Amino acid sequence: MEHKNVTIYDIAREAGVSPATVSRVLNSSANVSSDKRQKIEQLMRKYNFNPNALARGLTETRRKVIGLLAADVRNTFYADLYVNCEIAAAARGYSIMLMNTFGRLDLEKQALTKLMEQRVDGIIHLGGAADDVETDKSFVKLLKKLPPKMPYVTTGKFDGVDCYQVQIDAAEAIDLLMAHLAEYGNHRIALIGGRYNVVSSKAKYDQFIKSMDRYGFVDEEVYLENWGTYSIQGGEETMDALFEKCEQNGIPLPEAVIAINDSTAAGAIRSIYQHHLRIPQDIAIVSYDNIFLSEIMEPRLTSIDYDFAAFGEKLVDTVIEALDQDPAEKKRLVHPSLVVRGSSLCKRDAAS
Amino acid sequence: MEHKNVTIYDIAREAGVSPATVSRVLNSSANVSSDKRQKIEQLMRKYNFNPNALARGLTETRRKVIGLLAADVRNTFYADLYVNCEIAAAARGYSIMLMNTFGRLDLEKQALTKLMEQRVDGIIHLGGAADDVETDKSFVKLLKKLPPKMPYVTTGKFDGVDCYQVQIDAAEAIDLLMAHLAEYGNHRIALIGGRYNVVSSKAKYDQFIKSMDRYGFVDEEVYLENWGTYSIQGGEETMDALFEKCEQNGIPLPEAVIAINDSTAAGAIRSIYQHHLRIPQDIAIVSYDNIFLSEIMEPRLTSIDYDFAAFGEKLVDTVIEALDQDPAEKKRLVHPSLVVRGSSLCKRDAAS
DNA sequence: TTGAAAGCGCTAACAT
DNA sequence: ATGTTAGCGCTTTCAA
Repeated sequence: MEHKNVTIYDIAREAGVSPATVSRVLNSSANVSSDKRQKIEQLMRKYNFNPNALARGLTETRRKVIGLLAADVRNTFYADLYVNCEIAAAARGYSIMLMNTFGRLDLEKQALTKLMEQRVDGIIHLGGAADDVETDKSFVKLLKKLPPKMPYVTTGKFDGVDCYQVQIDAAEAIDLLMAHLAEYGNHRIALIGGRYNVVSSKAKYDQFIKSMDRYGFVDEEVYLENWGTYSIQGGEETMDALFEKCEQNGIPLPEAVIAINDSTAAGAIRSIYQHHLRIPQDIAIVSYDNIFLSEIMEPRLTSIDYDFAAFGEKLVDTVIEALDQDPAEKKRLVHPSLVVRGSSLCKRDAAS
Repeated sequence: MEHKNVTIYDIAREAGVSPATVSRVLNSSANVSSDKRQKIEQLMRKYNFNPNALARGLTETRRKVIGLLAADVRNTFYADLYVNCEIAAAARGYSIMLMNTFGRLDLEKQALTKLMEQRVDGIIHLGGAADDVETDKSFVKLLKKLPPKMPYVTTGKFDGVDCYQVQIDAAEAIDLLMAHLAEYGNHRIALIGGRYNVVSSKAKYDQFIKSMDRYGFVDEEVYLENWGTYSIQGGEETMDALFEKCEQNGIPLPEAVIAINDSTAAGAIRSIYQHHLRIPQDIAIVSYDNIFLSEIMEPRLTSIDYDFAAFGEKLVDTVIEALDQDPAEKKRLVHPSLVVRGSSLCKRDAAS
């Protein structure tokens, strides 16, 4: 025996009113005499009426749902961002529909198509294709087919597509790190980890080189070109390689290392210890992201923090504002801050 | 100027066929002559036709969407489970609609209501109210209102509600740990961390006590009652308290400690080092969950692993089977395995 | 304040 | 193989 959901027609019939009146009560969209209202509300409770969101979405132009494309929420960076987007969305009466893409282009396209079929109001895209320094052509083609009124917001970029951007201020982050390292007397600084074809990593390297120049620090190429990955394992390997390069070229080791993220820093720490050096006395280390790893390592990590709550709010607000009062600003920046911990706290002699 | 989505009517008109025929090629639900099919497919491409999932969901009985209630995906345990549910669901043609509840009962109710409004086919509930040893009455009341045909699956339990359960085999997990510790000659073993009002933790303590009994190990009460939390911080405090209790009661320290999860173990390790003891030589430590923390700690942690892929599959399969071929088994177990690492590798003398 | 009626976009009998 | 038609459950003019 099939279970049938109660509809506004059922309620209307028993209350002796029209379905329209029930709808009005449901949405508080117009005045309804209080006796009818009460009767209707009582019946809704009695029959445990549960409005069909699909039917509503079919008529309403605004679904109050934002689609979110994220590479993989098992990565704490995306998990944090997702959760804070959800919190921000909920506070504004919206829901988030999340799709994991595992950084695979085919799954990203598929997920994007699904979100369109769901008629979400807007889309936030984190990681994956949004990270590519060279935007994939086929993805752009798909993006161009989006309804013009559906705002698309990303933490990366899409060449040739009209979309909104919310990005971490890479220049400000490097400034924070460099000022801190300079204050402690470091002159030989290396940046390690990350892939050159990822927008945010590229931005860090670019800003780093500019900054080294401005401070007049030692700009050995060995310090400036240490691309790698984003994993602990990768961090260890990249740091090992840096040791090797310094030795081979007879260049002194850096006094400080900036890791592209905390995992890379964790790997680098292993490598440094295996080379029988101390942190921060022999080499200071700082990194980006300030995930909980930075609290766990020995010594604890000095790291760039993002204020994910604000980050999530900006992403969601960009979507909603674009919807309500376009045109919103095309690009917004998230301000980073520096959390100083043990891994960088060692004064260098001026003579060094 | 408003953007209108193209519908099957638009396609039908231009192709000179009826909407039904367009629907047929859309769903491959019936034979359509190949010339019409081709014409229709071509027009769909030309106009970038994107079927409205809401309209489809309104008529179809099966939405192919499973709702997932999870406490917080920033917790790697839930993130892992969620992602693996999504992978399993996708492989079976389903999607997951995720809602975070932050372990708050009000949000859980709200999320549950939303999922019902979305007319999801079934619901998986992780953590939160499902973890309560004493199921919350008001939540049960809400659960009872679910359509009888909507399967409800949980990793915990709900007293007085007809639902499916997929749980880790607590007895098997304890067996694995105890056999391992026994093999290395440990006799004095303590269990630490976790809250007594959480189903899975309670199960671990119960099984632990039974097992201690069976092995004839030293069952000082001090070893058996060390409730705490699930955080690193909490692990440190609980372990500190255990040291204190042993000293006050003149009871020897345990040779091995089982932590309720890896975070608790991480905290306990800090505490042990602060008491100037060695791991595993003075105290061995093992734990549950095998999240990446267990790879990072020094020494690396021996930990119970769950095979999240299989776990996710079981959860999803339970929903789908209940839908397709009820009644499915009401309760399924997930088999844990043991990953042995440095934290427990030290033979005790028989004399100890 | 309330009701009648026309959609929203699609599916699924039922005819042909 | 294809078209006609009646919904699915709700919102929203337009009248009254």
